[in-house]
Amino acid sequence: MSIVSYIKPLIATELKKLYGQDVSESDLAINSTKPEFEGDYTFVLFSFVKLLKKAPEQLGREIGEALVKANPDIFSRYNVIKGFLNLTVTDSYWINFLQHNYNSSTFGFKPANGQKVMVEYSSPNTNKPIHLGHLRNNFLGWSVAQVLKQSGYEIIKSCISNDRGIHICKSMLAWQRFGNGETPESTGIKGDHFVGDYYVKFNTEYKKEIDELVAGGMKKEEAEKEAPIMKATQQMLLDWESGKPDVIELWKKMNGWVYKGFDVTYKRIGSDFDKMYYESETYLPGKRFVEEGLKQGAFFKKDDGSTWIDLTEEGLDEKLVLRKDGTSVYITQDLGLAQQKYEEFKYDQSIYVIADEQNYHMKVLKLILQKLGKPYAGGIYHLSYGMVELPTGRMKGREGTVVDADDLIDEMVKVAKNKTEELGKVKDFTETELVELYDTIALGALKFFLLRVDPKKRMIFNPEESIDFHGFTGPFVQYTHARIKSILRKQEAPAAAKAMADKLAVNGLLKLEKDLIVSLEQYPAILEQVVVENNPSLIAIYVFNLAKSFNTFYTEHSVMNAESEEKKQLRLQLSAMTAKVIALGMGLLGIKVPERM
RNA sequence: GGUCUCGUAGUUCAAUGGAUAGAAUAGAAGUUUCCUAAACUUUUGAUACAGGUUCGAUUCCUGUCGAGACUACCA
Repeated sequence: MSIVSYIKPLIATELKKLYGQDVSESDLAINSTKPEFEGDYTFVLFSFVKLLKKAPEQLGREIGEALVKANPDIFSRYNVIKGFLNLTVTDSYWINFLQHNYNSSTFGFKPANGQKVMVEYSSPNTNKPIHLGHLRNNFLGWSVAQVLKQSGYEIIKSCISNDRGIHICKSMLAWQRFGNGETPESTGIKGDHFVGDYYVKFNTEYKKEIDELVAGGMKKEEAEKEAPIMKATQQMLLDWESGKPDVIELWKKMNGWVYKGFDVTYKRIGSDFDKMYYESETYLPGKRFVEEGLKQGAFFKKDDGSTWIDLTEEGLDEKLVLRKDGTSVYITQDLGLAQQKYEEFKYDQSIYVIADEQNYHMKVLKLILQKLGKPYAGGIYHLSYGMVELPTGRMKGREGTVVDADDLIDEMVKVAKNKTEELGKVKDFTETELVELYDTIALGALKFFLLRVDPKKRMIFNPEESIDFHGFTGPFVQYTHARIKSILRKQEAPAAAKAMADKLAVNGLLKLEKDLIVSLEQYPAILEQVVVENNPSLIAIYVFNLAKSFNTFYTEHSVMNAESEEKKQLRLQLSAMTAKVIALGMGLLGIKVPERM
């Protein structure tokens, strides 16, 4: 149990004893004491000043006095400044905490709670390669799932592959017309990039045709509809839906190329899934779902044959769920998929990691399911994240400003390699070890960069900043870990450490030592907050501050040449636990930490 | 037009209604006979604007200005 949740009932007890006041723990504001004041934790008194009709200073003194008296093993002293009661926790408490946890590899883990959570993330389209925006999604989804897993939830990671539709047909048609039988194998181009190139090719040809039609006097909107290549693509979609063998064969072949390419990237960035869904398999159940809802009276048909749901009561419009020709729209397959997921996994919660441009869509999805009285509707949660933008603005495919994931990672690896060679600290590494290290650093930098920002907020990706390995970055934290490991390798006999450290004088903690322990102690509480907010950026911020705290300690105090053997052992424990927590925290972000770098 | 989100140092990000608004980076000045200087120390610099609620507002409310997303029988 964290110290804060330990302190709260103690304060509640004193309030009851002193003033006969019942308070719930959620009404107690406990903060870390600001560094410029003496103390570890601060109880904010203002809300009780009015309630108890006492001056803040007096109130603080009375409560502080009583707390220290009743819990001498927890609190060593207190002070009151204005309406703030600053409490100092005893060194023995902190040392005791360190002794019990420094060697634990499950620090911050929680036992199973019986809840099942589905996390859908990544969700690519099979007409183009993974880009920067997908990376934020992938890192975020994976991390949230991992934190939940360590917090006692049973996790099913899922991915819906958007593998059908007009956009897929575009690259198919372009390849059919301009591909000359080329393949990823024959050209040596990674499958997803290969297909993506034909998607681009389609758009240039399409634009060419539109320009020609406009030059011939046609209006632009009309030209967009009338362009022969677009007509042919629409025909291809119809052929696909009717199962025309050669179209299906082409579709399978090209999607196969894409998946092969995705596999490489997913493996590299560490994305994995327990369950794959394919839109080509979920769009039909979606239609059946709507037909059933129609029978129940939740949906209605308009004269033209299209099917709708009325959400005006909920403050929204009427929403189309089936076209007049009976084909499904975007929301249709999501309805079917939600049902399918629930039937298969009976989840308690279903998290959708999807960009915030789809807030409206997800709101509608949940509303419809609620309106239909689906038992799983309440468990649907849209983890809405902000889009990644470049300093020049939003990424636009048409303008070629999309940052490709594979290219970006390659670039990061190059920078990691150059920097590492420049510093020359790992000259004895084998080629395999070096390749692994460059990958660890490159992906560490990239993941940290994308995860350090609050997911809800849109963020700007500055390529120059992202390759900086100083300051608030993944490599900074990795470096701190490597440094600690270097100390620990010098340790003679770890087994002897505990006995020696036990002998430490109770009040033997120096400020920087204590700062580190206090920081370490907060880790489990941070994780709880991450679960509540679905916000892994808290881990990035935490782990960075922890590393900074260690670096400050490290420059000021020697571990191996400590003033006494006891101090040395204590600092070894402190170092070991810091390395452990850094590794655990970074692990939750999907980032590896090297032994040396 | 309607709905929603966002405006914090030059830049990128923090701050359950709490103390003198934190970091990083960029700028300035320092620290290697000593465990990895991808480090550490010092320093310059910000709440878009105007009201309101409150003991206390970056945070809550209203308005103005600015940015973005959504509002498709596209996905």
